[in-house]
Amino acid sequence: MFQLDLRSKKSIYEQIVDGIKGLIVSGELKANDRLPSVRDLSAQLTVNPNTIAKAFRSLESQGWIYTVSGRGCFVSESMQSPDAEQAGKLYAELEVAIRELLFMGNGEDEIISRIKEIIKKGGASK
Amino acid sequence: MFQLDLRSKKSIYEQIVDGIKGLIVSGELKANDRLPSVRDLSAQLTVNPNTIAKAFRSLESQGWIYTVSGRGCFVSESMQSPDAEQAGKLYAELEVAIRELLFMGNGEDEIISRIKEIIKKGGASK
Amino acid sequence: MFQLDLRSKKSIYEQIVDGIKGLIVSGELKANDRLPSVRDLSAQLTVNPNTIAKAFRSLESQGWIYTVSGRGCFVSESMQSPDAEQAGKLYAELEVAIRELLFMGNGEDEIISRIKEIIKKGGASK
Amino acid sequence: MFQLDLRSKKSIYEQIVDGIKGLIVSGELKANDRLPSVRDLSAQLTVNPNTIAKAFRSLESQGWIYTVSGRGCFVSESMQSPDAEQAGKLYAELEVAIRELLFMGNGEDEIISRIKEIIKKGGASK
DNA sequence: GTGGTCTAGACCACA
DNA sequence: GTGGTCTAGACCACT
Repeated sequence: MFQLDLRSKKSIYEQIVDGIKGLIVSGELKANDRLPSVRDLSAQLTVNPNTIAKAFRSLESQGWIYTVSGRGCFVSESMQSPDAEQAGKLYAELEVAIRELLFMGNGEDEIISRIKEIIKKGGASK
Repeated sequence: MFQLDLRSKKSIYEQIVDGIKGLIVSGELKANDRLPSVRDLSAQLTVNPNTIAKAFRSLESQGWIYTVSGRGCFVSESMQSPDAEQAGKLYAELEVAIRELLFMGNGEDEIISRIKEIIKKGGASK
Repeated sequence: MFQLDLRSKKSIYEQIVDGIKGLIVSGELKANDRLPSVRDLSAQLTVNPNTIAKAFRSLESQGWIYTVSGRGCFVSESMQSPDAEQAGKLYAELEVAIRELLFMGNGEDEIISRIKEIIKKGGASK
Repeated sequence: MFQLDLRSKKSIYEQIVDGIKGLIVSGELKANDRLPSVRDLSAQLTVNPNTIAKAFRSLESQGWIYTVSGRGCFVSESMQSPDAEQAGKLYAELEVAIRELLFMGNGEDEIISRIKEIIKKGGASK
């Protein structure tokens, strides 16, 4: 599924959140697919069930998944609300990273071409 | 200079690190400029001096600034090494953020146009 | 009839309880009307019969319906007892919700006008 | 501060959430007031610190409080965003409660007059 | 079987 | 001192 890096600065539950977002965004998990159960993921990643549950709650509150109690957690159809605030944060992140790349001497053209590649890949995997 | 957000999830010292990186990247601080002293910044931001010192240590270890003991901290000429690894991380960040924006329903064209804006702004302020 | 929301935090049986209360309160189900059988509702809502039965038991214990064994469940003539205690709870709920609306910046006039609308709708559908 | 009811159907952390909302809404806790620390409340209510922390996180994600790490939790100036969705939920709650009151035989006029009282009280405590 | 809640007790980073 | 994270293990309601 995805790997945890126990030495990372990111907390475990955040790695799980980002990992699952990645699976959704890349299309490996599709809308209404069922996520592995808390207990299963817990065993698979050798992480405490509470930690998994925390990650799931975080994903739910951000609108990525929904919970049907007694049945499991499922991938949302798409982000429930376009959420301009969240998009703003992402654009801010982009800005910081791009400026840093520019400062490090990366050419504008190279950056743009790599970004276009990313966008194409993203489109293809849908 | 830059704003601190005490409520942010980012720790204060990280915000200072990123803030100073921002000043350098945007050209407000140029190579070999002297940074404000720990004491001054501490007073200006109303933050504990230890926190400032920690931020400076972090910037130094990442190669953004260098310390001349007894004189202060100065902006490095440029990133000491082209550091392909760091660039790779930044591109990876870009990829994650862009894919997330796409998944949230943002149009490819809008993303690219906003990125071009960012790049233009970065170039102009140098 | 009414909609179930599997994703809701409310449990299914509570949604059914509230849904049926709604039908009674709005006048769609009148005193001594027969409720659909557990089996029918179960099929209609694609929900486990035990869940329906649990909802019916809950409604009966609150005095909204009565059971004639072998014949089915029927809507009570009216709430069996004026039940000042229950009314008190409802007023307390109202108070909490209204104060929260006020705190969120909703105007007093808007709140009152919306409440008057609710009351009118309730009266009209009877 | 407020009382917990261990026999209540509401979970402990929800009671804490609602209790603190109540203190804020009634004006006992004002904007930028500091909440008791997790550990203090934990001792005061004889509840596990994790449970308090969960309540605080919930309040934060709903915009009622903000956290300054290392310093404590503080009351937000007012709801950060008017959040139409949340208001809609509250109006729906109002509707359910009012319809039930009507059905129980409470007069329209009495309901409205009691609601106006509530609103007046709410205004006075600000 | 599922997720949700709660306790007890530990360690960490930040200020 | 603060909140944040994590583990271990328990019980509960719902399906």
